[in-house]
Amino acid sequence: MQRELSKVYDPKAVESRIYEMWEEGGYFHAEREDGKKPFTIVMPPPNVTGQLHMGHAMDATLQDTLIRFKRMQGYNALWIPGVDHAGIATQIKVEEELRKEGKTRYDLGREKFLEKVWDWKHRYGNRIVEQQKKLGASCDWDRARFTMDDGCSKAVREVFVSLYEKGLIYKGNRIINWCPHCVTALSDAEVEYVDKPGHLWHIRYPLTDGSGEVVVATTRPETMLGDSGVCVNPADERYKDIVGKTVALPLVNKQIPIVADDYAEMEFGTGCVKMTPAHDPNDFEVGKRHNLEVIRVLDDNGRVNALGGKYQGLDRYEARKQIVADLEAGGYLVRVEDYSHSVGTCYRCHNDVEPIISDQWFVKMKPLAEEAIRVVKDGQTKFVPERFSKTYLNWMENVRDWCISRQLWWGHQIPAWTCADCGHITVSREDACKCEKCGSTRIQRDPDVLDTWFSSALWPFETLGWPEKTEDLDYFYPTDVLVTGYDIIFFWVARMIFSGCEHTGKTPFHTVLIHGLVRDDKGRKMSKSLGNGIDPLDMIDRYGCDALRMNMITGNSPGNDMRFYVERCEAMRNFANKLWNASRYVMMNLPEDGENRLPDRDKLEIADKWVLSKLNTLIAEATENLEKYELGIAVQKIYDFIWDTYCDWYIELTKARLYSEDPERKKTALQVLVYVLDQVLRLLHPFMPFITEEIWQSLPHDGPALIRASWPVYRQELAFREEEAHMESVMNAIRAIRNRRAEMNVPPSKKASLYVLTAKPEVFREGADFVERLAYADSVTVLENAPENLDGMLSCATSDAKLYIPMGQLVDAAKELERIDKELEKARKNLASLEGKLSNEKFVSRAPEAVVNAEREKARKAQDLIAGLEQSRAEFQKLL
RNA sequence: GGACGAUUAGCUCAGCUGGUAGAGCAUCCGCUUGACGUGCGGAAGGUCGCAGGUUCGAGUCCUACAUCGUCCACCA
Repeated sequence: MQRELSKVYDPKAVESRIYEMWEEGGYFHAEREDGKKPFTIVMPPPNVTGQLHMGHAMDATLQDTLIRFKRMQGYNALWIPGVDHAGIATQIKVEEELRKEGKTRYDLGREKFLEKVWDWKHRYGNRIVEQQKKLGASCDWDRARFTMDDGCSKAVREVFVSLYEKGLIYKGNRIINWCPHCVTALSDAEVEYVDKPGHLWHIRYPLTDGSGEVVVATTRPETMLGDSGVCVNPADERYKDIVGKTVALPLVNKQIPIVADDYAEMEFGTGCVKMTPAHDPNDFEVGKRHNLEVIRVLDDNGRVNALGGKYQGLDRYEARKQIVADLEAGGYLVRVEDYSHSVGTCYRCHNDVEPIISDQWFVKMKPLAEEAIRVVKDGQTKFVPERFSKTYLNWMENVRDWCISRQLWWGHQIPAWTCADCGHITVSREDACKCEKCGSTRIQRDPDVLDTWFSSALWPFETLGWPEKTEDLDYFYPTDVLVTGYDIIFFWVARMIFSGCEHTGKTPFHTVLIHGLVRDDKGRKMSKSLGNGIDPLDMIDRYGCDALRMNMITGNSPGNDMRFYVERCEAMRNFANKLWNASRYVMMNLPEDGENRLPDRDKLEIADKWVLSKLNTLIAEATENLEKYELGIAVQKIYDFIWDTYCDWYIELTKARLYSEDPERKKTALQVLVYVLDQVLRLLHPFMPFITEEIWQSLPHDGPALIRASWPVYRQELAFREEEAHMESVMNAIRAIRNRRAEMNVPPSKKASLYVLTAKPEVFREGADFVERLAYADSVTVLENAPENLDGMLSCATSDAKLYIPMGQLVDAAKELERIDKELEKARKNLASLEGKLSNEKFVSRAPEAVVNAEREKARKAQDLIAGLEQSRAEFQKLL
């Protein structure tokens, strides 16, 4: 920063240079260091296919702020970055590329296709990393990981095999969620339920003995092709006699039994339910109890299969239309009513998922959930805000087995080999070449891959070397804080916790800091389809990274959504500029051999003590807020201190000395200016890393970079309570005068004399220069007695001073009197309420002493103010 | 059906362990005050969703309700 620097801060000229400096200095890198406490954060790995969005910006800003804070506090701070292979998302992306060449993945075959994906990964996988750097992220890039690198693959293999050996992974035919568009199974968490308008079709199923019929209702008539029964409630009098009989399934020409099961609710519809065990989880359960046939009628693409007779090959919705038409033609359709119900959709492609029976791999969750519940209940892992632990526990306590196999090619292939001879499945840490049971070499590896979240669940420890017993793992694990949005608590946080507990014996982090969604200015979710997304990089380009980061943190509290206002970026850009110019002011006056050292105590003047004392309070409070993850509150206080306390007051208070000819006083002021600026840059650095580093580099400083400088600490010897109060008295007087002058429309250029009547004459004599400069006085006289003649005087009062300004014709005594009366009324009301409180015996006896004393002090000040006003009133009265 | 969140100045939101309300933006008035007009000084604007309760004292704690929103479960 040069003295002749521009009046406007230009982030573009600073950010990339500073970031390079940090990288070259190795300041992001952390190594084990005995005796130094580690502080570790693992970054939620963005998808390789990802484009930086506001969610990432929020995530990264919070984490970077925390890690920079801890680094400055002296922790060995490690922030591990990485990228997720994102199974479905990435595969879809590459398949789309292929489609442009008119090819599918099947044209290439598995091996060639995977080569292509790796290619793609190598080409674009770094884009998101480069974008994160633009956010100022101080991650240890040397430790960057990919969920499909060798280490992670090894970890995944180990986890799969060990869970299998413990009986916690099994393969079986269950009803799972199937996405016919992505052509894969999904876990429960990957299904989003959406209320959609539909119909309830009432269909007549005739009894085969000709004695009548039952009417069933369904929202998915096409599934009737797979019906293998009708269910009624055993207590239902209406159907007592037909239980055990059979009905003729229309269109299919087949007899199916009527069974009695509690599952059928008598009140709903006709009380008869058609049973499709292959396409409905409840029906599947009922079917198991009553030995109903399981007939799967949809293929992997959601088309009717060979068991669907004449409907074979029709898409599920096409088949629905056709079947309804045929039922109607055959006289089977009783009626159709509008019916809105929730439909499961795929969280990736948003097409309807089908519940389908399928042979898949599952993780048995109940035993794993136990410990994951305990660590949260015991407080070993805490959610911030606390309420999310309830969300978590509720999910964990009701969790169902996790379907982990995906019918994709891109991902960790399941390490299981099926023997063609004996059917045994060999699950192995090493690639198997023969059946472990019969020794046959005719084995084939399971073609499926694992759910992407299966590998991200291991992220906190696989990135530190697990399953090896590395020193890094020993030192940096368990990690400290995990930062993420509430939308992935189930997908990721929950799974990391039970995985950590199971495989490392430790919960992976002690705190989960949850943030909300960044919405658009109308409160809508930002999305590609709405086109309402705001590009973080665009904001950085226009307002600077620091401004964007501040936008993410100010006025926002953990766990709550926030609306993104470009105006807020602008405001924060202005703040950056303010700080820039304040620094320019300090710099312009800096002697060449300047150093950052506080002057001797006896040289400090009242304003210096005031600002140092205020700074001390700020340090204590902001640190405490940060420790409690109250980032928004902390930054607000720092912001206010810089703008209000430092710029608007302290800098103004130093001007007289800075422009004076007294080198001693000038030096003292400058030293304090530099000291406070340095401290405040440190406090602000975690939030606005670029501008603070840039300025700090130009100030006299110790050490190579602010990023590695120490966090300010409270210094008892710099707490000046008395001087602080005295300075505030003078400031209150200045404010009161400014206020009066503004009311009277007196321009600053019109200076006036000022007379002060006060019980603290020495304070106002010391502060006379300030009053002159900041309250536009050409002279300040501290009076012994009230002025005799108030003709043409403006007056105003604070709790410890009465102020008189001769303003000649501008002043109308009658109006002055009127104004004093108004103020008196206000002051008396205030006093009355205070006295009411103080005369309440219960208040005095029960409220804490400090509170009572504070009220007494307020009352005393109110009395002083009233006395002053009354006196003025009497004096003005004389003029009339 | 269950859980949770929100309801505070015109707008968007802060407000930690209870002590008579704050910011940013917007509005109004004034200002070429030697760092900054991306600025300075000043003003106006709120019975903190509604009704009870606890307490000396409630935006803050408890109960019920209303409106909006989110998540989970169920849905023939």
